[in-house]
Amino acid sequence: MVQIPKTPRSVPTSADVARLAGVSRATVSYVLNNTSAVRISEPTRRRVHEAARELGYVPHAAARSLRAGHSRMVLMPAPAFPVGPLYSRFIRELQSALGRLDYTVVQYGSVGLHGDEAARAWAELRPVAVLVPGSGLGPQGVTVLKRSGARVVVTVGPECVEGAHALQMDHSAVGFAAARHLYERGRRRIGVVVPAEDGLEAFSVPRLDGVRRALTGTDATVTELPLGYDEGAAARLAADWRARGLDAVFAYNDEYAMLLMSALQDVGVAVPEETAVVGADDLMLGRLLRPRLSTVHIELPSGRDLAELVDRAVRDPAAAPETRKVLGASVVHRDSS
Amino acid sequence: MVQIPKTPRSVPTSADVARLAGVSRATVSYVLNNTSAVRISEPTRRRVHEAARELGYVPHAAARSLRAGHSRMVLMPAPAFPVGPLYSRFIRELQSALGRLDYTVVQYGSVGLHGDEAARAWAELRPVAVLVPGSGLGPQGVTVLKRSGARVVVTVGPECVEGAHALQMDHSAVGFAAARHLYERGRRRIGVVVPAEDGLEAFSVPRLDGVRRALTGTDATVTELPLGYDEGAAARLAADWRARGLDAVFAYNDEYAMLLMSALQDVGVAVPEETAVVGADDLMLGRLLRPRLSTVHIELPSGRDLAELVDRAVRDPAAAPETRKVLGASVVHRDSS
DNA sequence: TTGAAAGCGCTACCAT
DNA sequence: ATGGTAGCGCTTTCAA
Repeated sequence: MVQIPKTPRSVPTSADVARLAGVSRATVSYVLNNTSAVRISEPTRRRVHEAARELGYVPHAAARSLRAGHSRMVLMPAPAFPVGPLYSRFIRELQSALGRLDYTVVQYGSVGLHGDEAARAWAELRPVAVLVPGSGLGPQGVTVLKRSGARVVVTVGPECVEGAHALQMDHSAVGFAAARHLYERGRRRIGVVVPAEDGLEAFSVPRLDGVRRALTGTDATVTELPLGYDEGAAARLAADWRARGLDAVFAYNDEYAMLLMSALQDVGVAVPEETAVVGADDLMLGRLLRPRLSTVHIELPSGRDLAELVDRAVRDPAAAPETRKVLGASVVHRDSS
Repeated sequence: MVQIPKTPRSVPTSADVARLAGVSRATVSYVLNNTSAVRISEPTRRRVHEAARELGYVPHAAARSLRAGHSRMVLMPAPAFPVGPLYSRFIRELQSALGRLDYTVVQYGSVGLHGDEAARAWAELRPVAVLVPGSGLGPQGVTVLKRSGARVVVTVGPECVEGAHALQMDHSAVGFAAARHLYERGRRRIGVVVPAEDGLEAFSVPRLDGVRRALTGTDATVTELPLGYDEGAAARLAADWRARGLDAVFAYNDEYAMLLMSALQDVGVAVPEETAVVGADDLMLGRLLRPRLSTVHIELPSGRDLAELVDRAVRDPAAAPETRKVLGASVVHRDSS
């Protein structure tokens, strides 16, 4: 039996429910929130529930948290760059784990906002916790958030920020692992693809640095190779490949690696004989190309872990911000290196 | 010069700003909101701004919208399934366009919530508009949202729902285009991959239906092929491929297509001679495999368009919900078909 | 067991 | 040009 609404003039409030049930607003609140400190008679409870259902009453979250003085909203800025399957799985896990802990997880679309301006916008929502992926939040931003009542600020990315917890994903470990692998296999002139696309610097720069760090003090050279994510750019890069004399390339991730490897093969560069190729992220598709793509498998922390960190920190905001290094990077050796 | 906060006991309110500036809360409100109806003297304005800056004052969005009786929040449930680059670009575009129209876009992590339960949770936030991707919102849900003040509900996906605007992405067009293409190229025994993964039915079922629709009344047959997204499953499917006697397969999307095509090649099935393969989404990576993957290029509406639809509907909620069919599907013929 | 009322932070009237 | 103040919807004392 479908309820036909009788053209509701306006949004029903708890006062409307109270009126319809013939009780006070206080009683409505008690019943609807199962307040344990107060006993309400069974008939009254039923009348209240009935009235609420009939009116289609839905409590007003803003009013509630205004009154309570705090919310259970966990805010994450929505990443401005395209995210891979790894990261999006992490987000979903996190949302689900926080949801089970009774937090409301919200991704805020911070489009054109930058730095402190963005932090201010987030602060207006008075979230109890803010999880910031990538870089772009400064100490000022943390201060703004904390001052507006955020009990926890966690950065999830390459950097640490004063005053905030950090789930530090040190992407230099990815480059490091790739470079070590290539060096051990006898490669000495190593190219590193750096995506030309905006918004990826937070990852590409550390990955490049990791390569440099791994090869410092050795006889190997590192060459930076900017590359846009399209076939034309890859073809251009491949065209004068031999002139560069590189015997290996770490290609930022599997997608760029596949793009470049394919372009290299098109111009007759033998992979891995002439040039070894290593990607990162261990995508399913990397196994399908021939030669099968060597890659750096990345282990992200579980969303559950971060959810627990957040919950603990919310309950004890006095505790010192902890920095946890979380990012396993291990080479999966296949045929392209 | 960095501001050192003097251990703020609690979150500063407009009353604190007023006190510090030596004016009333009303004046603070006027100044900070540039209220044009009221003239405030320049010295006063400066004092207020100064005080706000010094305290690190950030307005309380919930209080503001409680008072205003409405918000400019546009809420989208965060999709529960992994989204591809196409869709995530659409979301980013949309967020940015709505941001320019001065809406606050928020993705709500509706984890374990289903149907009307989810709609209730969204309604608690009193968004001015709700954009629901995928399926899963019923007419009841629309009613709940509208009753709690949502002026616009738009479904973005395969289905239409009574009372809601619809950006109808009819995925059957994708299957239809693929099937027509295969039929025209002389294929008659056509397999259709249906992902085994949960949450994709909203797309996979219409795509399959589209194939069926395209081939109704012809001499072609359609065979449903469940497939999990991993190499083992693909290998098992490929193992007894010849026994099925299929001469073509539409593989849901490029990723499944690449997976299957690769497995087919591993067992010696010639593509496209023996079996043609068509994917969908026109991913960059599909061009890299050999043979190059034929695919269905999908044209999503621009985020700007949807943003404008939303804005128009918010301003005139009386207007009848419009259903707009938006999903261009055109075959890109490469070498695998 | 239930009701009256204060007050969370903010803005928009109406005074002055 | 500025201030006083009511009230948005809700919860939670305190009283009855």
